[in-house]
Amino acid sequence: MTSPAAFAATAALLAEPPRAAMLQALLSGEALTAGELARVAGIGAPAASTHLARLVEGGLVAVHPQGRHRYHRLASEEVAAAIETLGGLAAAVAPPRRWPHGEGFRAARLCYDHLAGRLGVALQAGLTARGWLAPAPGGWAATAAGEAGLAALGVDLPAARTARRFACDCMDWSERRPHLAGGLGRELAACCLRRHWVTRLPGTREGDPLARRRLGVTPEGARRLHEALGVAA
Amino acid sequence: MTSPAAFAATAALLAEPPRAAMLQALLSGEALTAGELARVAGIGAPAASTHLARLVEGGLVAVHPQGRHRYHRLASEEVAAAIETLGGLAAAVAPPRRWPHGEGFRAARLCYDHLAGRLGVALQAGLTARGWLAPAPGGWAATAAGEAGLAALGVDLPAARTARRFACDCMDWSERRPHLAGGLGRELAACCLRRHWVTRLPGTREGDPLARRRLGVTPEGARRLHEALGVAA
DNA sequence: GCGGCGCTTCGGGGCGGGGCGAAAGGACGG
DNA sequence: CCGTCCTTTCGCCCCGCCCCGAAGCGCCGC
Repeated sequence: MTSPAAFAATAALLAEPPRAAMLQALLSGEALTAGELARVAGIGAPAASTHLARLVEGGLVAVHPQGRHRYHRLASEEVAAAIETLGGLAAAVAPPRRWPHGEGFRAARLCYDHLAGRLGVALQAGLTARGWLAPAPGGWAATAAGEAGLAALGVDLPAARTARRFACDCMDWSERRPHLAGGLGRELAACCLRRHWVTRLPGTREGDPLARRRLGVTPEGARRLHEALGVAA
Repeated sequence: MTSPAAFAATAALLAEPPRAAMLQALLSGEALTAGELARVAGIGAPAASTHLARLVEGGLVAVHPQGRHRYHRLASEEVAAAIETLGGLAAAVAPPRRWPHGEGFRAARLCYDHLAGRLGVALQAGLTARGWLAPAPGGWAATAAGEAGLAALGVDLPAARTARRFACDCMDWSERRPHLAGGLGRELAACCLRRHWVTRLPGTREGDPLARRRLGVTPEGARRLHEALGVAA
């Protein structure tokens, strides 16, 4: 926790509709250009540039220049967790008539770079129930059985270890239970996408910053995840 | 998750230093009067009144008039969770030189109405490791062993059941692991305070909104919690 | 019932910040 | 090497809101 001034400064970065729209769009884990984010936010390019500069300055967004494009990503999973939690609070305070994109948004979605929704919570529960993860300072460590099992699934464990945190919890606002984040969360999601166990669902509207996050579980994925981790459909 | 406009409106309520100071003070779980909150925020009574009206209007704070005083509390544990998470992000983005109030703040503190810090995380881990809690939709349920064990500790289970959620996780930003919230979290904290297993530590400065949240574990408390739940000192 | 206290409402000043249009960097492609 | 495209910087206007001082309202205690 920090001083009220630092707290308020960080909150202020989230407190403008255009910035909120940009951050919600970046919660899909994709790296988007300034122009795409301007369209998502519904503002002109100059205003978007100013907002993005502020988000980068504040440490919420990282930028990767590539040619004449500048790709923007969320700076860390802490940022994603804060956006998710605050989104849950906003939904509790001012409930939308229907969940955006229907029930699917709660079933399976991306939270920055890892899996969330009922799928993400079930994965986390399955991993711990099978004894593949053990509590460790600052998060979770993989047991011997976990290393073997995850490798058999096709998860890139060396890549997962390169992350700042190997595995930690991230609160799922729709399920109110933790799901798995950290390097292992990222590689697990990458593995599921690579093997087409889960797929990105097409966005409905261009202007909707949440559209890019929806996921669907394929029949193959449902079967494999049930076999390996007891994840129910 | 909600529209960017609703998200930003909620974030804006947190985005002013006076309101942030008030909310951080209310995170102690105490109900404070408008005048006390004005002093905490370092502003005059008129400005404080305006801010509080806005927080109440936004659903973040609840007010209980009593005579000529108006006591304010956080409206729900969702609000507390969002403030905690956002505080963790602010700390990650702009790290304070030292943790406020030293190491004690991470060891044990109140998060609205339940226990947080290493103590809170250890309690949650102990409860699940002993099989006293089982996953349930929207949080946790108590097993038969859990009901017996908690009652033996002196936890008021009927009171815990009156809450909207019996037991659910709340992310601990300093430990990056979940601790127990919901009605059971509240009654567990109340039990520990009532039996003097943990005590409120005196605040250092009047103006510091975080001072009221620090807790200390008594020798008696350390012994009982270690016996019952394996909580290490 | 009357003064005192806590809190809120009202009016006015000031500042920060968002938005756009126009113009200026860079980078790619022909 | 020059047009085109993406992005940023600059200048300007304006809206919103934060703050304080003064005044109004309600509750308590004498």
